[in-house]
Amino acid sequence: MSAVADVRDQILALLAETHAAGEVKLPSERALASRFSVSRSTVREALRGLADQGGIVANHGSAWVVQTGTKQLVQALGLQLQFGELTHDQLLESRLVIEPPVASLAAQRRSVEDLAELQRLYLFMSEAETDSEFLRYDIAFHEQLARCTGNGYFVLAVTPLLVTLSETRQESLVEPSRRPMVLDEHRTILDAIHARDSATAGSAMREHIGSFARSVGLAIVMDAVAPRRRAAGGSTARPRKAAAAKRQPKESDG
Amino acid sequence: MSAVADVRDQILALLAETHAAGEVKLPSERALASRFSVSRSTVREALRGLADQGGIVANHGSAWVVQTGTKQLVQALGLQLQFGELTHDQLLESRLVIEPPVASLAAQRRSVEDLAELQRLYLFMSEAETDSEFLRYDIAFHEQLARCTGNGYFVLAVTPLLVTLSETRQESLVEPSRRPMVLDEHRTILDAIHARDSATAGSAMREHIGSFARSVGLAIVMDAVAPRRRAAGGSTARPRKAAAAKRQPKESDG
DNA sequence: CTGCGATATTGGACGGACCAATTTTCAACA
DNA sequence: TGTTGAAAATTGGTCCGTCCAATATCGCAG
Repeated sequence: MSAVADVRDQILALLAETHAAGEVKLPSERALASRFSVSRSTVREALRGLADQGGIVANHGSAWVVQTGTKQLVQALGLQLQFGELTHDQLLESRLVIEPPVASLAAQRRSVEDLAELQRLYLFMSEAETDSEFLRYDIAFHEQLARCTGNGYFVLAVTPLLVTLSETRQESLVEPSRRPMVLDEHRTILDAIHARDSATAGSAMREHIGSFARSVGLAIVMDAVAPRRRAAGGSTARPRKAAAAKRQPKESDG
Repeated sequence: MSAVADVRDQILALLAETHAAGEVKLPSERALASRFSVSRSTVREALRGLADQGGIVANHGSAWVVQTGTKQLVQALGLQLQFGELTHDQLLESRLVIEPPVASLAAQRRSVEDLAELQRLYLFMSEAETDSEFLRYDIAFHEQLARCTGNGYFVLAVTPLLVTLSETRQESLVEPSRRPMVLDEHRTILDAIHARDSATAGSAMREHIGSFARSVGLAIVMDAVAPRRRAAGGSTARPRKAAAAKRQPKESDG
């Protein structure tokens, strides 16, 4: 194993101990280098790696401290999105799978503070002057919705999708009629969240994403991703209309 | 902004261009250092950061190349789980949201090769001698299922969940009765995929995850994440029984 | 005891050096 | 002419020492 990877694991192990003991500060880079018998450069690279994985953060003049955050993780996902072979259709399909149930959960679990933040973002959105400002609050709204679930993974899973799709979304907002429509759809979702109506929240989100898909001309098979309860009996196939999107051969995974 | 973060972004931008042009190799560290007017150390830290975010990989003697993969992403998520705010319950809940629709899509879109791979993994699983071997093929089965959708993002979103939960799963497999049960559940899913029965595939996956949740004693509100179709009309509230899971106050995000 | 300045510590960045793995070059050879 | 294989150039991996800037700590004056 390479030295930096080795040091990375050792730091990780050290971190596991100290963090369990309530300590969040790491020894200095020089101390770590001495302890692991490597150069400070190597230690720094290992720390940088950990930092960009979202586990620790540097404080100039002070020490590295444990501070988990989703930003780097979202960035990492964004990297995959950028260099992977994902199309906008696929990203949108992913949203269609994840966001409706997220909206449902949000309706059930949102705190009053969550709701207030959601309303605040809706207000800002309605008062936005520029398209980019509108878009920013739009993304923030969806992100906050994920936060309402109390499950950080949904924020993690949804945010990169929103951000990566944002260019496309900006184009979609060029249509003058689109903006009030988006606002109206968000209003419907917001009301459902307010009423803790999880079913309506889910279906409203579904329609919202579908509406967006149509406006940007993406071909999403809406029905494909919303399985009804199993039809009683039917043990054999029910092929539907053979949507079967295009498939690339086989991608290997590093 | 710090120099390394700055360089990181510039490399990212450079990567966006070259990668779009079909190039996967980066200029040498020395060339990058010269181009950006920084030291090689700085470039290396930036590269290390990108590498640990999963976008590029180093080849000793050759150049850094773009190579997307889920490994680092899994590692990063593990960090969040270890030090951060993600619990096993939340990860499992995330699986409950994502995997059933993924199974449904897989049933619709799987190619014959996909199916063959799925069957192969099932076979290996049934013949596994050790628990860890069984577990490995179990994870591979779920991962392949995501691959069947043809949407890479599902692989991205599901794999870290599977791997991170794997320790817990290994514990769950200690129960002697659990293994044939898992095998049986996978069989049901596999049959549905084979028959292109998307509805059954989804519900079978749902039950599979629920079964797992029970076996490890995780409290998942199964009903919470499966919104039915909206009851016609109802514009006002339908509060349900106010599930409202526990929420922590407000987490700040680094 | 308090406030503030000097000092020590820490992360940030630099540049050079050497090694090891790989690629490229090119001359000797068939 | 085409091939092979050794030498040279290139590239990442690691180490060292140096300087700077931000922060923390200490100690003295009030």
